[in-house]
Amino acid sequence: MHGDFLLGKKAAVTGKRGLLEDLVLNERAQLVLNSIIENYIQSSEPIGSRTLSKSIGVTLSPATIRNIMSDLAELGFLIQTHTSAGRVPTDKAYRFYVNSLSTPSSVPEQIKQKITLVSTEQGMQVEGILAEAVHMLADLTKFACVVSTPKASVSRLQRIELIKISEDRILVILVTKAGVVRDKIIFVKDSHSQDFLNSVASFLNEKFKNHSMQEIREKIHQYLVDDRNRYHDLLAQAVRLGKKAFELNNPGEMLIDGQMNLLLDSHFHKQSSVRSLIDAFNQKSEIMKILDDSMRQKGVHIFIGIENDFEQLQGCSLITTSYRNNQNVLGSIGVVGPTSMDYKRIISMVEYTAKILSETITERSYD
Amino acid sequence: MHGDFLLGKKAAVTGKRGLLEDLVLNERAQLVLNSIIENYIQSSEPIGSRTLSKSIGVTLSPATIRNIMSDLAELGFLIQTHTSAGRVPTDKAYRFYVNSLSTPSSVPEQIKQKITLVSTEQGMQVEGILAEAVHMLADLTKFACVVSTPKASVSRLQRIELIKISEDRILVILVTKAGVVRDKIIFVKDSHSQDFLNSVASFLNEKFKNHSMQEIREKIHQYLVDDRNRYHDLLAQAVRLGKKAFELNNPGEMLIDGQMNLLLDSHFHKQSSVRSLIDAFNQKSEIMKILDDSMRQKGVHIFIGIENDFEQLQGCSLITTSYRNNQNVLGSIGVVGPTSMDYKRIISMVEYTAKILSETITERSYD
DNA sequence: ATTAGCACTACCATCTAATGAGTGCTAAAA
DNA sequence: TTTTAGCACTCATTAGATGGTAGTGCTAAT
Repeated sequence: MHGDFLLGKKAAVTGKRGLLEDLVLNERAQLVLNSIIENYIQSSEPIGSRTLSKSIGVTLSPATIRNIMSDLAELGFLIQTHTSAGRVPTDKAYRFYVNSLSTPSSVPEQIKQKITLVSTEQGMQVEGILAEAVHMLADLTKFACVVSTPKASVSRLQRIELIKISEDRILVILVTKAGVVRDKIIFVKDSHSQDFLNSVASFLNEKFKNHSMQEIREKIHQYLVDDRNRYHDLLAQAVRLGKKAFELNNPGEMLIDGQMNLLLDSHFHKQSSVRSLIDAFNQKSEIMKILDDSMRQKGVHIFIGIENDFEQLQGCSLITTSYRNNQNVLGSIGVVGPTSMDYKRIISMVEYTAKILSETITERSYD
Repeated sequence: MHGDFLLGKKAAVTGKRGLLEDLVLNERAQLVLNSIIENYIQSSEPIGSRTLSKSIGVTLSPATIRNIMSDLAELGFLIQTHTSAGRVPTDKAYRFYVNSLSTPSSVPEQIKQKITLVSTEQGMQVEGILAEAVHMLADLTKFACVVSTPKASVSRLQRIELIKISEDRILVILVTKAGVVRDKIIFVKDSHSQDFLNSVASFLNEKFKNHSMQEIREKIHQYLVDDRNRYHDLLAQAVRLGKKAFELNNPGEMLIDGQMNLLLDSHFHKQSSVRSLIDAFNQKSEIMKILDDSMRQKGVHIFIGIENDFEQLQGCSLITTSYRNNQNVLGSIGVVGPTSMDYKRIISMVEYTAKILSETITERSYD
């Protein structure tokens, strides 16, 4: 095979071809590939050998470059939109490119100054801070951005309040250590006085403060399976109410901003049907899944085109990372853009925004 | 002037031409105009005399219709995009058309079944219900939809809670009768014990329950200007905290859904720059103003193109109406679409959705 | 191993001509 | 007087045709 010449020693020796991680291109091939990618990211026009020969640092004739490009194409890094067009990087190429980005480029001071959250001054809650962060990121990157709100289940209880609304309805307010306030109405069969609810609340507070919602739910379950007759009436009632109160199946919200940016983006308009993207955003759940996954592991996560499990997202790339407070990872924030996005720039922005967001939320947290 | 022939008796006699409300077209002219409008709403293609001659009920030759169209154009109801193109209704024409819609067409049973809010079953709060309503409306109309959240100032206090977060921060939770829960952090100089905060809260609850936020603010102001020395320490503190707590300048949020629908809409893509629309949505404040205004008066409000004060909205039409609970008008819900929207259909949908929304929220309210 | 040269390909912008839907005007018909 | 038929005209849209351009692959020379 022709392309074999491009393989660097490591690959040539071990013969581990095909496994992208282990694939090593020789220096010049890599230079050409990176050059094509960076050019394409800039112009979003197919890159030809002539153009490249000029813009590239080293002096290489178009013909030489053509040979290299031909081989790169054979290896699946480049494709042509039509016979006599320049070449365009494939998802595989972007993956290679991204993997080769060693030093995460730092955010320019100028941009850094723009990445600040003012909501904190206004006594806003976590939800508001997230909204501001995602808005800012969308504004900066000119792509669509998403952020997942803190999961109730992992965060720890700061306080619970029970407020009587009517004979059969109680308003439950949960405040978590992360500073999230959640509320929900629960229905009860027997009417309770507000005083009674107050004692129940203070019982629950005393018992469960600083425990995670998950733990609390388990403990309550324990109480219930244990012989319930052992508890006197108030306790039994409290546990029963608590069960309902903590059932708060906070579905895990997601905030989206800047969807419109995608529609205006030139890279995008050319290729994939924007239609499917819109569906993806409306469906939320799939994007949520990705954000959730990205909470589990540290660092920046990059999903390029075809790498996305979710079909409608296979025309674009996602860059996500998690944000946290002192104690816990709370959620993820990310950017959705064309596969031909400026990865360096966007990665650093996502990273930096998440950092600022984490700091802001930590300040807010009730620890 | 040629067009005079079209004027009906009323206008001819009173001579009140130009005032749109008083302008009456003769029967045939009106038929033609309505026909053009309805055709255009369907096809979003300029309508020619020949086409119309076929589609219209009455037998009128293209030539006759041409004459009528020519006069309607002279009166400002129609314009041509270019010399040899068919005619397109102006904003003035839509206004005339909308005004002539006497019986609000009822929503088809089939659609009615789709307009239901399920969020109520999940113990969701007002915010969630609104989000669902606006999402549903956007889905149904295929346009962008907006809804304003209840203003804190008009709604009445159900309960206030003060929760100590740290030495200098207190979490304030306000529950209004309408079922809205708002929270905010306030900063204090001196540390207070939670017990103390509890007494303050119960004082405030006792004193101000069922009063509107506006009233409460005024009363607190009164307390403060009255010689404060007359109050013992707890009271003074309570009032001072209360002042901060009720300062909650709930900016009046607005939820948007279905912006993307506009970009996909064929009517839209042709004409105005979508760009300005996006700006309009990002700026929120102007649309908020319109929604606020529409709360003040009953019924459905229709703003057609140029009638909008806000320039960036002059390429489209807004249809809004208010929603309420038992006691108060709470906010507005509306649709933003092209001026060539199907007014009959959309109006009825907005109306019906608002009705369902009002019913749902009334159920939820704490009265 | 690299490069120059050449034939070839396909897109793209421009031009032309033909088509067709539409108008306005005028004169005839109702 | 109102309506209609007929005709000349306008202009957008479409289909071909054309030259230019940016690109390729291949081969032979360096």
